[in-house]
Amino acid sequence: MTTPPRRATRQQAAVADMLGQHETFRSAQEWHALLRAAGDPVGLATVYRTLQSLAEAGEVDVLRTDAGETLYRACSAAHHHHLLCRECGFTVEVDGPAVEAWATAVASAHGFALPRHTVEVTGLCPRCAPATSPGVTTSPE
Amino acid sequence: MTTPPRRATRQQAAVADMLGQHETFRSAQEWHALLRAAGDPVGLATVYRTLQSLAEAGEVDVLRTDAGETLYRACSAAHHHHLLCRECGFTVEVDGPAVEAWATAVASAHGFALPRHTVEVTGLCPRCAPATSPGVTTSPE
DNA sequence: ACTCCACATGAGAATGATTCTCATTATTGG
DNA sequence: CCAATAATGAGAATCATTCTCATGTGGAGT
Ligand SMILES: [Zn+2]
Ligand SMILES: [Zn+2]
Ligand SMILES: [Zn+2]
Ligand SMILES: [Zn+2]
Repeated sequence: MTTPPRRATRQQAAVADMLGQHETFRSAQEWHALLRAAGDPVGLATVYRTLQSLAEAGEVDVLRTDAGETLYRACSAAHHHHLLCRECGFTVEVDGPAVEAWATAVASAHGFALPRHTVEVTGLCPRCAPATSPGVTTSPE
Repeated sequence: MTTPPRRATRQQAAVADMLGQHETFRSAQEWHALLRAAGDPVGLATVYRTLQSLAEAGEVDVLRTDAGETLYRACSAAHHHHLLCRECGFTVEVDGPAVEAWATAVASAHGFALPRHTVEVTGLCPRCAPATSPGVTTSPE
């Protein structure tokens, strides 16, 4: 139970700041590139380490793309799920009381203990969605 | 469109057979090991290739562990979700009409197009769950 | 303000799952 | 059976992430 001490460093602040300025999910490498571009460079290993501790502290949410990349985003502390744009990473936090109840019910109905769940919804956000003009697909999947 | 021709091979049959004999999610490497152990060896690259085509054909379901491994399992064709044991990989297929509706509603409420969703529930199956004796935690998290 | 030193950093090596390469083998139509 | 060509598999290559360890630094104590 000994929460290891943590020191305040310029690098950790830079990562936290950058996270706070975007509402999109980004990979560690992308955050690293953003920091470098912003003239506030942080070593890649440190970006990974910082994102991980923030994740453990519940200050960022983590998800994995189909391609296997891990994405991070500053999120509110309360339990919630995401509606994520597959094109640009723009994300909206959503809650789903019905889903929570369903997950718990399903688990206990089958005798599973310590249930946990993953729920993500993806799509194309209004900015990235193809124009509603019929037949004209701007960006085929 | 031109569906590329596909030849029947001993290796592909072996993989399909092995998949049919288990109701658990396993990684490509684990399926490979099982095949080798069963005296029906298949090259690792071929196991990967076969699992991928089966996945594209909708005959196996795919999911990624927190550790980043990709797991495969023979599944029914209809859309469904999983209740998965974190300990042994035992899996039950479940459906959730309420969840389907919720996902669609959430997406359109925010103007997201082409919605898609991921829903997985994990826990400890009856065989792997610690005895119900109060206070005695056999396997702390 | 100065020292000390445990923790933090970062460049580069290591890891490990997955994919790619390409020489060899095997399926299938004729 | 033969030829055409898809499939296989051993090993190399890829690539995100993690590890190593020499060096830097926050901050408590003085
Ligand atoms: Zn978008
Ligand atoms: Zn939830
Ligand atoms: Zn189990
Ligand atoms: Zn569904």
